[in-house]
Amino acid sequence: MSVLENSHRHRSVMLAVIHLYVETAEPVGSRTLVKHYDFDLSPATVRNVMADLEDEGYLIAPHTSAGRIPTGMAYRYYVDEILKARALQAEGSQQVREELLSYQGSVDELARRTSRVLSNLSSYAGVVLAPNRLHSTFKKVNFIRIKLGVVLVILVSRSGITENRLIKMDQDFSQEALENMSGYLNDRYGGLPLAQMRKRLADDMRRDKENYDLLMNAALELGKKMLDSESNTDVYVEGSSKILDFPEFTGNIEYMRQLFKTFEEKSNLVAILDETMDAEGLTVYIGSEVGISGVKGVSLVTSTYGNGDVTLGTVGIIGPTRMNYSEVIPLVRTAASTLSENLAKEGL
Amino acid sequence: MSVLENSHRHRSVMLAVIHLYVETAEPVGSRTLVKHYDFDLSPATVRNVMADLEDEGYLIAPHTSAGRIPTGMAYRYYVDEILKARALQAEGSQQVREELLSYQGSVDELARRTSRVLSNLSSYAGVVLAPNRLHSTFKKVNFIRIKLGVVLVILVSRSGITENRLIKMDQDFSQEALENMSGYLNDRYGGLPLAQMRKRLADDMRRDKENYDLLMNAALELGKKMLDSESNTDVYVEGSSKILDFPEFTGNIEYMRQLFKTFEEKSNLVAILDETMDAEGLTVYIGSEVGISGVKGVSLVTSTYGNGDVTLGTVGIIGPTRMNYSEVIPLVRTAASTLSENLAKEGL
DNA sequence: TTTGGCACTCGTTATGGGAGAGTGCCAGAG
DNA sequence: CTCTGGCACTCTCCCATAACGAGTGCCAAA
Repeated sequence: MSVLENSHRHRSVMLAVIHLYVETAEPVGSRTLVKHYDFDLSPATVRNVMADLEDEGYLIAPHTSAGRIPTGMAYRYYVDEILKARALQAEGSQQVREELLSYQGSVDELARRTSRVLSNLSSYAGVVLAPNRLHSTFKKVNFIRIKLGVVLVILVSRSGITENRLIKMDQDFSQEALENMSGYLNDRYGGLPLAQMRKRLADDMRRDKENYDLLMNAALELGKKMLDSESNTDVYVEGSSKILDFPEFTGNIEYMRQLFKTFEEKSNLVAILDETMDAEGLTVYIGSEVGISGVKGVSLVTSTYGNGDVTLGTVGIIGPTRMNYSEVIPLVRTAASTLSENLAKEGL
Repeated sequence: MSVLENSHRHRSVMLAVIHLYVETAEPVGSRTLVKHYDFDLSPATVRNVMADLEDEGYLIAPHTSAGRIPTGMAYRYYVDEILKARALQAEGSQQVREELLSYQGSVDELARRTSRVLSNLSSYAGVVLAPNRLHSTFKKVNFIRIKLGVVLVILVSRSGITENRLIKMDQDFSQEALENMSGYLNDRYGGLPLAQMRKRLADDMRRDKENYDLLMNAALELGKKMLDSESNTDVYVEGSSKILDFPEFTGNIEYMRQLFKTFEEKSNLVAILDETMDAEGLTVYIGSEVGISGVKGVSLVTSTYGNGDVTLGTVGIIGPTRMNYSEVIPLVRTAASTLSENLAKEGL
């Protein structure tokens, strides 16, 4: 059990260090601390307290004669406190709501916009994992013959999400035949969640293996191909260039490079955001807890959004470990709930 | 008229300086120059030559006792020479062809892929301005009723490019009515280039102003809305993080920031790429010729692609001014022609 | 238990030579 | 007239050294 449990003084000193360091990005010393916050204590006393905190692993001194900076442990404690309190309300929250509720349009544009709003209000990078289409409801499909053996598939979900793919077929079908096929699929599976549709479709194919009707068989085949396309989990990152503004990175080109590679590559990002999907609600990864190899010194605040029953995706903010959690957390929370609301309205 | 016209010696010294500087990114001195290239000249003579070149504005010395680096004028001369010669063939060209010809799929994915291939083979950033949809041929449109007063419009061109938009209408139409409307538009305008379709549509609306048929009027209205949507010129930038690898930027965080802001913002990028569309073929912007405010020290090599008659878009590479033009230029050229070829094959 | 004092540690900044690279110019050789 | 070797000069870069300042740890006194 840590000294923080018992000593109110230790606790408030540590919080003060965090505050100041978040503001200045520079190690804070005992003298500076008492100057900015009026503990009725002398620097010497504060020094002793800070030494205790260092012993327990909450603070660390870059070198003997510098001040101290918070460790991941300290941020973790701080964030957990915040989350317990739950009384946070950022000024930006109202803006988030307005921006996101007012928007009516395609889901991917909504995701991009959310990402941008989060970035602008936090001045960190905003990130959104778009709704997994497997949870959307199948409305209809259109097949359009492009040329010999190539069919354009347009998949429409109830909320107006669309997905287009060109699919090659061994056999060539006339546009008319294709329309029969799509009609068949629409009648048979309309209104089902895509995930369920996929399962049924597989069942039906097995059952009808030696089917009388060649055309319907092909329709099932085409439907399967359409649903088996790579899961298409899109990540939208906006405001990544804001990272360049933080002093902790200007000295560390290497960190910066790794970070930008990650933003560009996206597969790493998807991996970690997928992970957050399991933990419903708000998650905070601090420093090394963000498990992307090579990326250091950043934190990630995320929250899942969805329609109550299912988790559809994740919104979040990526910034330096020294980020303003008490502002960022409510922003992310508001974004997630507003997004859920907006999607619910659309009937997704 | 410059001294380069007359003196073969001046010319070859300058080219040598460019070569060496492109390799090393460090000012080139007279001694180093004779060591690497065997002119049968002493450093002293080379010094005189270099002094001449400096007088004429081709070289510049960062300070008295450093070597010299090429100016924009020098690169301009060099590039013009290359373009005149036309004998360039990069090793990467074959790879570009293979990568791009083998791909069959949606146009936006093709654009992204092209951008990535260019980036990987050049180790600079690749950029592609996707085909302007106004030049594609209208195949058909689908209207799908999403909810009260909201219609999903799916526009399909002959090559399988699709575009989706949610459009709000004052009036609510049944799915059946919408299908009539789309059938009407498909019959009437199918096979026209979008630009032409747009014009005709405007004409038809004027003529039929007080139309007998409410539904067809609404169809025209909807068609207009669909075509009037913002021109949707998409830019794909890949490999922007490679910029971080170049020494000339690591010292200049400010340049880097501006550059990344530009990559993120994209509107500036669209502006300059649009400009290149006017000049058919290959264009090279060197240093300050890239007219993006705040962005310095970079060059842009672009080429338009199209189907012979019309220019559809632009591909290019962005890198430091000190880029390897003799490799980059043929890469861009090959990418453009291969892209044209691929699109022609698709019948765009 | 708190506080003031003091010695000590270290990073940061200024100072001041070299060392090295490169230049410009001049006078002499070809 | 052109080229070249030589030489003085000018910078930047890189050390080492020293002074400074911020901050610490610890101790003894309040």
